[in-house]
Amino acid sequence: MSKPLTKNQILVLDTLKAAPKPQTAYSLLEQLKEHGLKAPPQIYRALEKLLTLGLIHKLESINSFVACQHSDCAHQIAGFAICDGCDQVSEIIDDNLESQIRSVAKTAGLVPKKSTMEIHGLCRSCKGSEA
Amino acid sequence: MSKPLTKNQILVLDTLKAAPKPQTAYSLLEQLKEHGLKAPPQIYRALEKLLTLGLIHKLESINSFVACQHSDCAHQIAGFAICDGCDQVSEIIDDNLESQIRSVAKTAGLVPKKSTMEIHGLCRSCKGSEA
DNA sequence: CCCAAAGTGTTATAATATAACGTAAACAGT
DNA sequence: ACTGTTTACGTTATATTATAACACTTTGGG
Repeated sequence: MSKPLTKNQILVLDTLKAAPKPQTAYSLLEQLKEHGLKAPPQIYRALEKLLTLGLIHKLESINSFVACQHSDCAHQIAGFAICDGCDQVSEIIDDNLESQIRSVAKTAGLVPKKSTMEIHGLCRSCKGSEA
Repeated sequence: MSKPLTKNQILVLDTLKAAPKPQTAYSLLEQLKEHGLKAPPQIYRALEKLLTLGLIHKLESINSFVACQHSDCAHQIAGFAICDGCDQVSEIIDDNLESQIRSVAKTAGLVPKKSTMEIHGLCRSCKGSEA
């Protein structure tokens, strides 16, 4: 019995799903002004909710948000490969990643709750077209 | 033959080394006002340089900076375990982490350049004293 | 029906980061 | 030493990202 998303949450989620690359809160706001949204908190609230639902992810290293690329990955642990050339992002689910995270956490004596892994570089296409 | 650090770079680095937990740029500025620093760019410039030298790390998920905990961090690849209770951070060098990152990057077809892994949770001490 | 929880719209402001300008110091090559 | 180049400096102003606070509305359970 999960509650349906609200209008603003749907607007934000749909915009992220349709976007070819990560969006900042303010770029979302810009796009959603035609739908009546006017102020940052409206965006940030929707984003926060979508994050807790696991429907989107925040890329901390670029202050941007992406729709989850896996239908229901609410609690999976993902890595993100970010191309600095074209901003394309791949969300990678790797079986070893979770155990890797547990290993690092254990070394530090930390009970892990939330984690991010973000890899920056150049995708094949951008690598090929370097100056 | 590495160039010596400049005055501002040393001030920022020393402050980070002495700090018990990650510092934001503005908290560094606050502390360094007594040494004559006055404006954000002075801090951000020093931070940027120290980052490229591998002497400090940025924790993207909390917009904060820490001194590298390993004498000569040629290790551009580290994992960070961050306690949300007391803000203590452990920098973990794990041999598997680099190969893990390469693996994720390869899956995405990305040539990796820079990466971050940040794990949030509670350290033993904070876990024990939960309400 | 009533209450509590969650969401809304709004204004204002906090926190983080960079642009742009002119000057000065460091340094390599002649 | 002189030049040009690179790097750093100090400064003012501004851009970008994110939240506080308030009053109101919607939602859904008991």
